[in-house]
Amino acid sequence: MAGENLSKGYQPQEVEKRWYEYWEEQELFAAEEDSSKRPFSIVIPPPNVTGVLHMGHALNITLQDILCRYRRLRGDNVLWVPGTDHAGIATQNVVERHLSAEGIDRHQMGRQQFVEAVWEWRRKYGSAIIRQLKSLGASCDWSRERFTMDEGLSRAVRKVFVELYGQGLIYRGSYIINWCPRCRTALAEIEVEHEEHGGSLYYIRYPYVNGEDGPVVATTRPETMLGDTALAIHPDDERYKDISSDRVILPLIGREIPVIRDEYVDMEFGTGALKITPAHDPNDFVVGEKHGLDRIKVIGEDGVMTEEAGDFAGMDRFECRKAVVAALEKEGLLVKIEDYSHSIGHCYRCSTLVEPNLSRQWFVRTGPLAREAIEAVRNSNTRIIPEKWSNDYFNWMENIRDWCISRQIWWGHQIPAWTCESCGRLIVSMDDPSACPDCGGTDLVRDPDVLDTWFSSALWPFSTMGWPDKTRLLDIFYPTSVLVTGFDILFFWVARMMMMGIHFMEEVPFHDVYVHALVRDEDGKKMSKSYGNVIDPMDVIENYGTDALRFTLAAFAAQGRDIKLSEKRIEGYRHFINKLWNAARFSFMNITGSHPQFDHRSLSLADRWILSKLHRTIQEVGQALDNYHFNDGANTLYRFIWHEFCDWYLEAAKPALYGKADGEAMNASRAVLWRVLHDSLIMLHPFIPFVTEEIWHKLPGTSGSIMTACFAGRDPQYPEISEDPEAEADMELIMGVITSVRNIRGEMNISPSTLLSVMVQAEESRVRQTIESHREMISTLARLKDLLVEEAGEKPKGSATAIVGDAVVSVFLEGVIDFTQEIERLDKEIAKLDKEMAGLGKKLDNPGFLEKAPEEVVEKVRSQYREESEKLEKLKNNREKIKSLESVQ
RNA sequence: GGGCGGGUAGCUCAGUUGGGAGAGCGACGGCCUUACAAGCCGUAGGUCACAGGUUCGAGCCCUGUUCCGCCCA
Repeated sequence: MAGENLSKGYQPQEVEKRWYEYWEEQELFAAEEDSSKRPFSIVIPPPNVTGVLHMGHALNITLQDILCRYRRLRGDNVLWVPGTDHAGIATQNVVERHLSAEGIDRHQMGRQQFVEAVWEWRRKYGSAIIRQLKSLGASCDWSRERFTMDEGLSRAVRKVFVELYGQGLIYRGSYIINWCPRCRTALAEIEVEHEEHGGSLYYIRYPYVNGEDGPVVATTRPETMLGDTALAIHPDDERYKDISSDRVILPLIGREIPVIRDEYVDMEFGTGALKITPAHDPNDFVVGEKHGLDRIKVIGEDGVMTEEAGDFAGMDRFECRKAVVAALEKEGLLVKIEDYSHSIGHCYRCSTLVEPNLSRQWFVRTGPLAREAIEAVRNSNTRIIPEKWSNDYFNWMENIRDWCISRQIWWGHQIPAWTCESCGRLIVSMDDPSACPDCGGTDLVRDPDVLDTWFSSALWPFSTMGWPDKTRLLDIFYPTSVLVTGFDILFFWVARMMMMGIHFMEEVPFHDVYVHALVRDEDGKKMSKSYGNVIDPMDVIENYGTDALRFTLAAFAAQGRDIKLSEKRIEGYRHFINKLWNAARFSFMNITGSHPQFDHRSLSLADRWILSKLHRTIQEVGQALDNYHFNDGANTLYRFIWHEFCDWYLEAAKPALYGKADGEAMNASRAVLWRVLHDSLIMLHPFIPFVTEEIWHKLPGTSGSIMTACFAGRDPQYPEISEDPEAEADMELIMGVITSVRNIRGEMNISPSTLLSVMVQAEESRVRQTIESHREMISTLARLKDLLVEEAGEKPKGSATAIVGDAVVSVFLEGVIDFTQEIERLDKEIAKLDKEMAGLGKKLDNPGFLEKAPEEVVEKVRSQYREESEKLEKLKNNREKIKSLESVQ
């Protein structure tokens, strides 16, 4: 019984959905809680619940899925935990926008109702990204899907907050923080993106109290001067050595402020005099604290000037800047304006200009946590791959600042802190308190702020496994095996998971962190909606199939290099999927239903050769995946399937398969064909799960899902295979002869339909024998009508020749040969050889090389030189012969 | 300003302890050869950014220059 017939081209759309449903039904993604298998675990970087899938996700998910599927084939107990995070600011923004389209303001509806509306929104749209992950083929254990706002994770968040507070690692304080006037919330340091902007540098004179001209300061934000509480100069600055007063008048406000001396001031910048605004600049804040200066807040939380701004109160911050400049000019205190380019902070969620602002917030004291997190990477408890990212990690961790974790929004984990209105006591507790433990007062007011989303995602590796409960899952799967993520959240997320994991679990959250590249467009630009260069993975999947997308991403996922993606590339790899499909189609036409296993004794050269190559491929792919060299794995498979299996083996096996040899040879080839296809499908499955599952089910002799197979070469029920250097060498000789004939055919413009006569002459009898016993293969693949094998001797007349090792291959071209053309062809070959030999000869003439280079290197060069000079001699002889014939003609 | 990464064929990129410059795509030429024209066969194309150095030998190691990208201040 022959295998099932396949359609001529692969149609992914129909196949993919079917198999994904099948996998889910068969519960093939489920981790086992009771198993003796080696555990392998990954937690997904949770995408935002508001998000839609982009190429970054596609790459991230593909790589994780490759690892998980590979590990299952290797027999591991795999847990891949999926889920989403609540993305506080982003989600609140989305829902707010949605509501305002209906004319509703969140303040009108109130906190409780708004939060309910967000939950409603999540119920409605929150599963979109999950569906998209599934269409990528993600083999997550969906029965364990988590959400950072679900009940269990919320409990984990609360416990962590309460414990850190109890340990003095969380505190509340008034500090300068980054404020987004649009989101109306504080942002952590790393939530601010800096961007270079063209702006102006304003030079403003501050008169002395005695009425004399005072120092001139340079600033890029003149509106903040309204909140100045000092003017600073460097103590060594000669220019200000003999100033007439140490007090100046703040222009426009008229406040008297001191001139202070501090080494913080950069004498080189501007005029060397610096205005100090402790409430609106982080550096000034530090200087102000040191000198005991007032903090006057002139910009409010809505970005509008406060009462402290005097005449400018109520103005928008940008309007105010213009007004201040105009007013200064009017008073003659604006000395000059220069163009000045500097970097300005923007909110990472809405791109609004952030305003450094004085504010009372909650912070995590990161110092002690960071120390342990640094240590864990230093002593390789956690490896960061590629290693270069370790430097960034250390750098950031060593200069870490306290982490502002409070956000002035409604969507998120509300901070479990209450203030007693009677005695002012601050209560932080696991359970909502009903009375003040100090005074017994019951008028307790809860802090309205919520926690930074990253605070909850920092707990992800253990909170998703049931912490704070002691669970089987944590026992088996924590620490996780590897975290796969983009470098853009190395600090946001990875660093914080390290700190929290070590602190609360007393073990690192992951053994390996694999940091992958960014997916860019074909010009290397970051994909962005506003730029319009986004490639939507869902479109790609629809047009080319998931497998094509996945294989492309894997093939380009070289460590440490960004991926430049274009549709053309994906199209190229779709061709590969189709090639595999057709190889399978061909195989099924020739494999019998009984699929016998082969016996090593009855194998042909081509059979032995492809099995040897298969063995190498298995080794290489396994090694590549063990070391996160996804591109190597993908490219090795590509080359093996296309250029070894399809281009050579299938073609070479055709005569045997078509029954042109004996029955034993046919059976052997059928068995080898089955085996190579079988093992290849398993190796390819992690990369391209859908098409491999589809073919697997049509391959005779398989049962169930390919996901339950055993990684190639490891299944004891099939004959063992190994490297076969002899077969590889012999096959190379045969392939060389075939290629040389094809070359002559191509160069001489002889149609493939013309069958040729060829003579091979060789000195070594072994070479003659090898060629003799594979005349069928050579004749078929080189399209010959005659093949003569002889001892070395005179080259036949009227022929074109090529040299393959010891063998001289002559193609009879009586009557057809174009002498000029053949001489040109030989000249080209000779020139190539001359060049190569010149290089080798130079080495051999160099006494230093002969003395100092290792013996085997010298010997290699010598034998090479010998071979090439023999070849050159033969070519030259041929050329002379042709030349003499030509002159006779 | 500080740090990191990169510059290899027309394009995108491999190149694993220093030992004969590779692949894919594209280009060109030839093929409807009974799995695949989403294919088959063949060919061309490179001062490995530049300048020095170490070495018998450098795409690879060192120094400097230059250009591009990213991160941090």
